[in-house]
Amino acid sequence: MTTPENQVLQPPRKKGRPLSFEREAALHQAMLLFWQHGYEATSLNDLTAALGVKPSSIYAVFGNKKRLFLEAVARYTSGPITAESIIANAATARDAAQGLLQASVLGFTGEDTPKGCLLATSAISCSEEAHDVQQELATIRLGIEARLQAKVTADVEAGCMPLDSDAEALAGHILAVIQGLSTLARDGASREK
Amino acid sequence: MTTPENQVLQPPRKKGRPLSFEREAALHQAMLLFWQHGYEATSLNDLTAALGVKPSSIYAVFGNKKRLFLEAVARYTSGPITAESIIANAATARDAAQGLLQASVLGFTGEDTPKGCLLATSAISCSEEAHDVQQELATIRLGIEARLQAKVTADVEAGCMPLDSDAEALAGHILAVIQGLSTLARDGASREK
DNA sequence: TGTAATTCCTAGTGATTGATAGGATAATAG
DNA sequence: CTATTATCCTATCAATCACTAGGAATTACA
Repeated sequence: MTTPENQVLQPPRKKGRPLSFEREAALHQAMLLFWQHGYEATSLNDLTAALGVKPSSIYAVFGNKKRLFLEAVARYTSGPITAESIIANAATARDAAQGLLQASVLGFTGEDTPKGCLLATSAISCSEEAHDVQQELATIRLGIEARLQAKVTADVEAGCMPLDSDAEALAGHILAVIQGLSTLARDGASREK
Repeated sequence: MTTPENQVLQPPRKKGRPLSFEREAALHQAMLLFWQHGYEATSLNDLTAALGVKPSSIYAVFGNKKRLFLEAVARYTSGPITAESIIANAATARDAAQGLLQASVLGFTGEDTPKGCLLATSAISCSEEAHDVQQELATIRLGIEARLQAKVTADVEAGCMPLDSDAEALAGHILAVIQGLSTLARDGASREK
């Protein structure tokens, strides 16, 4: 370490030219773009136009397009209410499922945000080079499904649900419905259901 | 009309050089490609390689990529068993819904065909130039939904279902589940549900 | 003021996209 | 056989893709 030891930790002033844009605000804009158009359909040109940031700066700050997208996904899945918190705070598996569905409907049909689900929107387009991106998205989905599945089995053991409940099938069904809700929202469905 | 009138209608022999490939077979291969990778992710290069047909011939026979895709969709939706036939032949709306779901599961997890649904796979990727393609796919989905919805209302009027059934919500729910099943199948789910 | 560090902007990289131009090839018609 | 018609192949088009090189601009430290 050649840097001086007694350094202020709060604002770690750097030496060179300062960033001309707010990283968080730019990331938020990028998330909205990916949310609306999906991963592959969002070009660097779209990003530079919407963020007001030239390509070279994007690469200096976020690495490349894939990393920017994954950061946007992380921002998307880590809001005030997450799938994990809904499942964790629900009294029963039934409440968890209902909460997930309700939160999905609200999130997919918001007025100030794009329709549908960022994960679902980007999950499908399937060129070979984006295969690893899809696998990361699938991992997120399967993680939520596993959490819900665990909740169901816990309820069954506690006697709150019929013994013959198929936890795997139930959790899969809920996730399938959520996935479908995203497409319906993008088709223009309102908050009817 | 300058052509002679007494012409054989079965093999309408044309004058110039004959087609070097079977149009139907090529269309089938194209459908499989679109089914697997989606509309935008399937490039002309992929098509020429899989079909064994040079680009110029594709354009001469099918017009352009969009028209080829729409023809593939038409082939996909007009098989021996269609959504319309399932709904039409079902005794009740419940049977129709169950039939649709069962046919979807079978169709999405076939061994000899790509996983998931061609319509669902190509429905999401959202670049601006493919917007009209998506709208055509949405129209197909909404058509199936309307047909199922009509079946439900007919059943309600016939007294086969509770009077307070919300036909719109029910039909939408079934379509949402089908849409979600496609994603699950692509994630690798088996025929469990 | 001078130097090092960091970011910004301009311009451009090679690769791939969907789509085409023009001549060679192959069939029928007369 | 010649003329006509239609398809085939080669080579290529302009546009767009994600990405980057090189120098100017702006800051902190000496």
